[in-house]
Amino acid sequence: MNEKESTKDKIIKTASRLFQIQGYHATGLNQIIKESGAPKGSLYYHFPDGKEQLALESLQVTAKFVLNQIAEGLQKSSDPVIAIQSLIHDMAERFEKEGYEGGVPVASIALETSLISEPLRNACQSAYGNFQDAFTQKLLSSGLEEKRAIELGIVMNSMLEGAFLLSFTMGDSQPLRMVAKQIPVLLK
Amino acid sequence: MNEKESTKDKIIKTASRLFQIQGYHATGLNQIIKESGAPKGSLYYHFPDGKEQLALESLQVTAKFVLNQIAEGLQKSSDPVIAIQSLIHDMAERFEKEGYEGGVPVASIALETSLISEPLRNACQSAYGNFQDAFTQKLLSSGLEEKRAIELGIVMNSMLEGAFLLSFTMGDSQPLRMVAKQIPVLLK
DNA sequence: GTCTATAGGACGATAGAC
DNA sequence: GTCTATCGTCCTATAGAC
Repeated sequence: MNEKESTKDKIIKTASRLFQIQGYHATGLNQIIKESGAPKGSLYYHFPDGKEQLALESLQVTAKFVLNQIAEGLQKSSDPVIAIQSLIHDMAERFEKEGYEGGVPVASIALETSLISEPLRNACQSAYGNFQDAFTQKLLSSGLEEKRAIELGIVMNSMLEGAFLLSFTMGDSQPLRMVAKQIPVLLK
Repeated sequence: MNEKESTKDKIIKTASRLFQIQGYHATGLNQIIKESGAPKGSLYYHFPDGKEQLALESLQVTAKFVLNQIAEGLQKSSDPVIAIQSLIHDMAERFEKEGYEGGVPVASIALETSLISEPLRNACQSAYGNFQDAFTQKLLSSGLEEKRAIELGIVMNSMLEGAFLLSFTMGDSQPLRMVAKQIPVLLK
């Protein structure tokens, strides 16, 4: 049906990448326009509310991508310990390959915009809530009691985000690797 | 000896606070000058390398403060489980009281500057390394084997940072509380 | 050491022709 | 839908009087 959305999609794709790597304030609309090859006039046609709206839609695309990655990784084994470990190892591997090119999804936007934009804050909260739910669902399906599954979903999410942040900053996938190693202890 | 550093100290104190709450790019030198009450001319007198140098020294102050908080918290009990739990609970409590006013120490600067400034990246790495070491030392002193103490130091640091980031974004101290709750499982 | 004024550039956003 | 020109604002940084 919508085959002609390529311009808007191109802008969002470029914006998603730049926002994640550079952050919200360091990424200018001019840079997005330049790198996406789209005309500046069309930016405000597709995103009449400007930078905030563009960041919002870009963040939603990023969050959907990450959620999908988590969900797919968790499907690889019925055993939640193995599934979560393999998910984190996959991320560590991708980090080792891509280096800094992925930034830290959601976190960079969350820290910069949570206090200045309600729509963006809500989108970040929703993204993290979805990540957390994916872990909780996996734990529930393996027979864990509900209260404990929710608690551990929160903890898994915290560990993953923290390890990602530290791996990024230290330039070393060790935090991700070490966190993965503790999953059996935590879930046993 | 140095009783006349009050102007420079005032600038650093204000800058530390603003950088942590708003981030690097969203915080202007004009705002720092205005809120600190210091004259703009003196900013470039005390920090000839400009914003980067100011952010560097501010980050070091913040990192020292956080490290001190961690070290003090860990001293409260010889049992590392109790000590780490009480440390995280203290942070959760402070978060519940202060709300967003503390930002997420180090992380906000780390995400925004690690890719654009080597001195700032190094300072962030050093800060995280020190946090991690504090945990590792505590675990070593309680008789844990060295390799495992180092691994768990990395994991503790990741969990704490991740939980802090999530608590900040979600506006809820639950991630910190839940992470604290898992410490006995992880260290037993 | 302090203060003011200002340079010089980037930014987000808009207007209006096409 | 696209494109260009431009406005007003903010930024970092500097120059030079005091």
